[in-house]
Amino acid sequence: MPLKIYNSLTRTKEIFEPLNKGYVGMYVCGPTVSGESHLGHARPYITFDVVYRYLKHLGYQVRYVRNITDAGHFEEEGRVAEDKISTKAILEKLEPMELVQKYTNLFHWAMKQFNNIEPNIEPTATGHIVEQIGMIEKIIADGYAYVVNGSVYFDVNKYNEDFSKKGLPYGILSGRNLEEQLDTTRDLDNQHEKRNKADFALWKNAPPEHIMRWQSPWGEGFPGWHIECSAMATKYLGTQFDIHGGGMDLQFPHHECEIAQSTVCNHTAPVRYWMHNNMITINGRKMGKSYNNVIKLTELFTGSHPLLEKAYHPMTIRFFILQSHYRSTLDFGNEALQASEKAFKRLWEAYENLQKISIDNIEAADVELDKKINKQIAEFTEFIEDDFSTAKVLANMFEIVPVINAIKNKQLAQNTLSKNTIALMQQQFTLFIEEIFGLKFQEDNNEKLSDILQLLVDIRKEAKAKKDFVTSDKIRNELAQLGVLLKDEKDGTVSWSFI
RNA sequence: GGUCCUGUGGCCGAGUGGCUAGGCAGAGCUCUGCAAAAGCUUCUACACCAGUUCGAAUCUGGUCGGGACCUCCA
Repeated sequence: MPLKIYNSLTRTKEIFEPLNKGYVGMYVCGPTVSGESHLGHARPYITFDVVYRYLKHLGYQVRYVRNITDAGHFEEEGRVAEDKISTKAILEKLEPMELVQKYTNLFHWAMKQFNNIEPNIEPTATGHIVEQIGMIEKIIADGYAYVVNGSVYFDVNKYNEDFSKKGLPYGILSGRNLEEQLDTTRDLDNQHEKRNKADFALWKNAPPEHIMRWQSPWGEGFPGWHIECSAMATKYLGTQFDIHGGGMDLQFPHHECEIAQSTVCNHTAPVRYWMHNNMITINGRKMGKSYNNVIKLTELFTGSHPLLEKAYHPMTIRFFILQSHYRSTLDFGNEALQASEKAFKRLWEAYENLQKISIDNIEAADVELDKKINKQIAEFTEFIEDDFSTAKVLANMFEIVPVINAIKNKQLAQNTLSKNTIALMQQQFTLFIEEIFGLKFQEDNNEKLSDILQLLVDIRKEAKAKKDFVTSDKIRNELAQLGVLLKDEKDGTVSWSFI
């Protein structure tokens, strides 16, 4: 069964074949560290973490590159041409790089909370000014960019004319054509610098008050946003690489510009498979600064936001995201998150129960059920290979959960399933839940706490034996108040979990 | 205005022609000192109208609604 990926470029699901056998190059647009990450940002990084994990599981040697945009882009291109990062830095009375460091650290912390594996290379825009300048020089030399007042602009019209003949028109990714755009692009002041409204900045002349600035052949300035990804992707993944990921909102103009720049520079279209995740919405509206509806990750984890009924654990968010398809919008809501929280807990407990099942029977007592479960397990792979349908894998898992619990609680005969089936379940659940989905249930595994709880459980047991239900209920109820749930198992033992 | 996506039961959300998606919530039952947990059973659905078809949530056309991008954006 080959892996199929929906390619935004062709708008079809394609069988994934890497450029070089056994190796995969993957680039994902990282955060702009001028502020705190919010819930919306969680989506691409979790989505592509699963992609990365799965490719590695398939045995590929993957180089995963995810940039940090620390040079800022324009607030309003052509009008004020201010660097977003330095503007805010003045307000906060911080050095620009201090601000960048602060939010980079916070971002890394959040990624860790989500159990995302770090990329292999995490290049910064400011660390690759030289490469960006080099790329811009090449584009100018080839005649696809021009210099005006210390700024450099990409000549979209010329590019479109020449490369349309080669089947690479400007707009190929986002499915729009240049002529229509020219009519609809908004009027900007400072427009006279550009030959064409659709042209975009490769390098921007820095006004005196601009703090972040670098020397260049065109004077002091700073790079345009789009060029950083092209420069860093080329440097670390080559002139052509396998997968480029990012949010759908980056498709135009960011990714479109990347294609144009890289194609001019490297004489080849840069990316084989473009993958775009959809947005997280709140009341049906995209979460974003401009809509003033963001829930920061720190607020989410602590519950400190008016829209939140409670704090949500990072794993709840991860599970919530995996329960939908990455190309669909996902609507935030307390009810939805609490559903995910409970569902994940239930799945995890069943998973733990599964690992404890130990049986010897070669033959399944219930052949039909045994067969059905084998089919559902086989579908895990089928679904994930179908453009990463994590939601369907989880649905299948939940079909199997009752069977696991029933065997564990002896509501089903111990020999219901065959030894091989149980072994396969144990192996595949571990593979998908932990390795591919990157889920883990974080409990306070404090030994002292466990001993104390065990003591309370023992006291309660003695009280129950004496039919002193007042005492036994007191222990159970008050522990519940403290967030510890006691469960009387069928075999007489008592287990607990943290709510 | 242009390009594109979307409308599924109380909530979230799979699903592209015929098969129970799944989770949470609700109802009933079993187990239990009681409860919880667990298991079993169960209710609520495909925006609207027309068409194609033996058959449509799924395809086509239209109507209405929501959204994204066209400007920084995950």
